[in-house]
Amino acid sequence: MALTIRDVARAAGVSTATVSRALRGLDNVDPATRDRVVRIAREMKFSVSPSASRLATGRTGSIAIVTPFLGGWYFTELFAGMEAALQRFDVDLLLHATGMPGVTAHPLRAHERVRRRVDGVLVLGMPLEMVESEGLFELDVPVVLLGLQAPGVPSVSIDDRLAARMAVEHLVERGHKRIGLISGRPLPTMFVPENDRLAGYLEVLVEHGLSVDETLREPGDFKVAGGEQAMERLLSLRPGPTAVFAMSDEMAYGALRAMRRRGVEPGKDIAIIGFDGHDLADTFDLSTVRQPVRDLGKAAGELLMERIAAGSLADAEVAPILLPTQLYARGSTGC
Amino acid sequence: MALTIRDVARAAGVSTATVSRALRGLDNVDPATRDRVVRIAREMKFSVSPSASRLATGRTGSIAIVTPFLGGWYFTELFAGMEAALQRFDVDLLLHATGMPGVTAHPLRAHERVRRRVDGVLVLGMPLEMVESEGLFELDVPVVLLGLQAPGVPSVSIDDRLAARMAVEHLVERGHKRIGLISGRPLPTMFVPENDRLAGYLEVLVEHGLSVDETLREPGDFKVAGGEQAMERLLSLRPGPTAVFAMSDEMAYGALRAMRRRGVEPGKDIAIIGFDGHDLADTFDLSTVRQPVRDLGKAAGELLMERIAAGSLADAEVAPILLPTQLYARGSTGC
DNA sequence: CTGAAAGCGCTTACAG
DNA sequence: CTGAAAGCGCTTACAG
Repeated sequence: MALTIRDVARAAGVSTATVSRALRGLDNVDPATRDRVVRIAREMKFSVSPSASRLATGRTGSIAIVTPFLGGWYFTELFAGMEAALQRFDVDLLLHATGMPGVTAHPLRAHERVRRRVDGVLVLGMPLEMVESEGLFELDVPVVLLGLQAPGVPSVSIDDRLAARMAVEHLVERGHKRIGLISGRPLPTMFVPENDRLAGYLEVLVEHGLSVDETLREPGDFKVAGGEQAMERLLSLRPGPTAVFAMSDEMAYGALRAMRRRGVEPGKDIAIIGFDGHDLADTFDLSTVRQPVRDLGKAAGELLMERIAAGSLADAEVAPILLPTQLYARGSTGC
Repeated sequence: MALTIRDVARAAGVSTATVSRALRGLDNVDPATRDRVVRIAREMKFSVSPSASRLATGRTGSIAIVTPFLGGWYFTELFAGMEAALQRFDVDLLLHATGMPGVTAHPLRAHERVRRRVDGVLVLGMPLEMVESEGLFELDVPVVLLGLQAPGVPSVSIDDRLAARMAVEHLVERGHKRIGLISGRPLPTMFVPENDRLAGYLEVLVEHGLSVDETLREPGDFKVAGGEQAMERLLSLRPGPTAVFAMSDEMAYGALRAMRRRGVEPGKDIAIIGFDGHDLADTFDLSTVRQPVRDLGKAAGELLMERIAAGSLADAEVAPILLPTQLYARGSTGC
């Protein structure tokens, strides 16, 4: 049915070995021959069989993204960045959603799903325990962590502790002393970034001699509705917070809504700052700490391809890559 | 390095043919033999080489999603639905973003990228012209369209014309006579769904004897900021609209914001209805027409697998699959 | 610079 | 129910 390299070889009057070399642009081919073969192949609309070439070389030409959460703004941005990085490598990008342990886990472990199918794995937003339980380290291919660091594993992330500090320090500078927190899951959690953000929050409070009050911390599940409910609980406290740090912009949107409904004016009655640099933050005049999500994706994609190219060499030096975050002060903190 | 089927055959004292059959659960194997082979393979942690098996069978075990837009709520929902549908088929899911023609097109046509790598293609939100220019119909594999219909091509979508009618009829029922429109791109566009929604909008106006006023139509680029600007232009009209239909919820959020800033109360001074059934619509008390995006993804995934299984048979009957939409009346239209 | 030939690891008629 | 053997379509030492 489909043409093979033999058809091209016959048409060009050369061996299949020469066609193979010519088509891949290897340099041990006479330029004239190469050009002719390439031209003929194109005329015949020949294209190589990936399966055959993969079997012959032992490389899959694919990488996988493995992640518990598929959707949302964060994933989308990340993905766009990865696409940009991967474009020039001509690798297939496999997507595998694991689901959350205990919630909607995938029937197969990621290990089973990607084994022998990929040359490397990008692990997104997964706690280390999960990376292990999904068997990702048992794969004999490079793994790059995205969104958190772990000793000895290549990773691309932000410094969550530092980023949280930026947010809370901003609130302290605006004169606040009772600063509430809307987290994702209830703390502490298996997710490192959230714990790190909590650590940053606590550090700043302590450094400024502010009292640490556990009742001022509410989980919001990283959703708008969750943020709204969390803020409602905070608003009903006596005394309540005068400022709130939400661990995501989307939760902050919910919080803004809860405030408005109670007639509490953001940035005036109560200050609120989000986290992410989500598209709508500007629209809602929400202060936030921006993380360069797209760049994270790009850097992770590049790092993974680098590790794949390096093979088993250079396994020693794996300095984590940390990308900078940035404070955006807006109306919601009175700016 | 990695184990082959020969290793398993040797260990089990059978031929590679029997191992191959046993591992795939074919029925022409003695149950006792099968169980033993399977057990031994598991003990050895053997797993089949996809490349070899693909080369031998001629099937790739992969499908591609090809789409101009990667991100956002719509894509995410769709993807979740597709994952659900595809889970039981054990196919690899390749992602290919084409970029928009004339904006950020991909250097390679989708045709080049997925050729010989997939057994089928899911085309998401692409105008037919683009499907053609990307060479997707030249692929010798089944193609399923997601988000629009085309004669003779299997597809899964909503009835955009009808859905738009729901929105506009709701506004008419609430007594509105000057109804504005916030579209995505300037109309008419190469994107069928938008044109269909425009058609539905116009139909309702005409049926109710309302005047059709082109100045009441503004593009908003399917973004919050675009919706905001579009609404600002509409608000400065004299006489302006008393109600507005936005072709996406996200544009409607922007519109809400423009209204609030001008002191125009949604649902009271001016009614507004969105489109999508986005997560936040409820939070913002936005009326909308919900489309079942996740179900669209699921249905499309299933349809594609069905077409692949059918092979070149049954090419005749390709009834488009249409999923229902639903009106949600909320405060933004005075409900 | 080029080709003949072996090999990558499976699957599948075919024969028994 | 089982096996020997050919074949899937490439790539890659090896020899020249």
